[in-house]
Amino acid sequence: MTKAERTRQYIIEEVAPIFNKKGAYGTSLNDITEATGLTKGAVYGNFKDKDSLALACFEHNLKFFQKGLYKSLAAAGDAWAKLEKFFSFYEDNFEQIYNNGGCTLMNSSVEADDGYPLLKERVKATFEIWKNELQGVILQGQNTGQFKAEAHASDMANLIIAGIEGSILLAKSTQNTTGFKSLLNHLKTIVEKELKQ
Amino acid sequence: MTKAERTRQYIIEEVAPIFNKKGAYGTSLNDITEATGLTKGAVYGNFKDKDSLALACFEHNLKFFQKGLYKSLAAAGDAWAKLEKFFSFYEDNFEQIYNNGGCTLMNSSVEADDGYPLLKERVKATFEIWKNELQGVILQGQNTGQFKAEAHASDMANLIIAGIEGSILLAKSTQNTTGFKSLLNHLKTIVEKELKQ
DNA sequence: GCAATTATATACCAATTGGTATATAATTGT
DNA sequence: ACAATTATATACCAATTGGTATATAATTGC
Repeated sequence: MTKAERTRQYIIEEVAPIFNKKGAYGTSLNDITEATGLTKGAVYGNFKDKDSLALACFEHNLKFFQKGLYKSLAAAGDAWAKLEKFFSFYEDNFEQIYNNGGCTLMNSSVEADDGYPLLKERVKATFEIWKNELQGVILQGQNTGQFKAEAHASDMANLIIAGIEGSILLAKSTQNTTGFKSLLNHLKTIVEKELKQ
Repeated sequence: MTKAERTRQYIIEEVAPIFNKKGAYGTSLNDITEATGLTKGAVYGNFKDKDSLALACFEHNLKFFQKGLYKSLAAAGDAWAKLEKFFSFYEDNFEQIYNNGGCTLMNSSVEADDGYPLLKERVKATFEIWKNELQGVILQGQNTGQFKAEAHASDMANLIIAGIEGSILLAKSTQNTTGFKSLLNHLKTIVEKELKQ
């Protein structure tokens, strides 16, 4: 890893949480140089413009969630074990998500709603990928006979994502950490009831 | 209604949807004067500063949802009828919510996350009021024997709010209107199963 | 219909915005 | 260790930001 690559990575790591909290376009270059201790020259030597830094930070912030998703999907055991691991990821890492400014996907979606079509498209694609991954696990569970055949896999995947996102929003807005955990468990129980034979 | 009051109201009505889409602090004074066809003088004659305009627009945007909430709670019939009306409100008005930039509470929560403590506090309080209203209806249903006594009213209220918010976020992010309706119906079925005797 | 008041427009302000040209410093391969 | 390259700092830029003092126009109550 060259010096330049390290600096680039350093900038991303320092700036990503700020972007997630204040929004990429609510964060000024001054905020960025202050947080990194670098100058504009250094920043613009490593990134074409603020937009490309924003995108890099978005990907960085997302990586955390993606790791959680793919780790749970790759977990040992049957389909339900994988879904349980997925719920556990959010339960185990809620404090970190909370302190990092919440779900990047939600934040970016709200910010990009108007005016940032590139980011908006990335958010949309990511949501769809996550949904398809979850849906795949549910279908797998149905194929092995663990899950009810009459369950609607696509709907269930959407329900899980919406439920988790909504729970994060509510917890962040009301600053209620314990509320999140019970909400998440409630959701898990519902999904279990609807899916497991 | 005096001329000044009408102008003030006019500004709010023109600016509120823009604030909901682009964010109050992502919208410039130029955007505001352009949208209203008025000058800065007129705007600042009617509002102390951008902040107070932002707050007024927030309240205006919220009014739409508050009307829906209180109308359903005041609906004729038992507790379940009220909850059904609440769900119907979102189903019937989704297009409008969608075109207006989504849920104001969600948007403001994300934007205010860092740096706007006043707005943040307003968001928190509003979420809590909504939760208490829903919780009240559920308790009422339990008192009349329509709802299961063992249901946890507070949890259920949170689940409904989180579910609806999550559904709006998902629908907006993936630009999937029909997905919202089926998600909402799924949520309603779940709530019905958990509550009704 | 006129004076007092209120609303709106204009012209300006300092501060901040994202971005760049250029200078200097550090790192690299040989 | 030295030249070539690459990374960083500095000083600047035009444009835009939110905001205000003042001038003018429109409303209002009498």
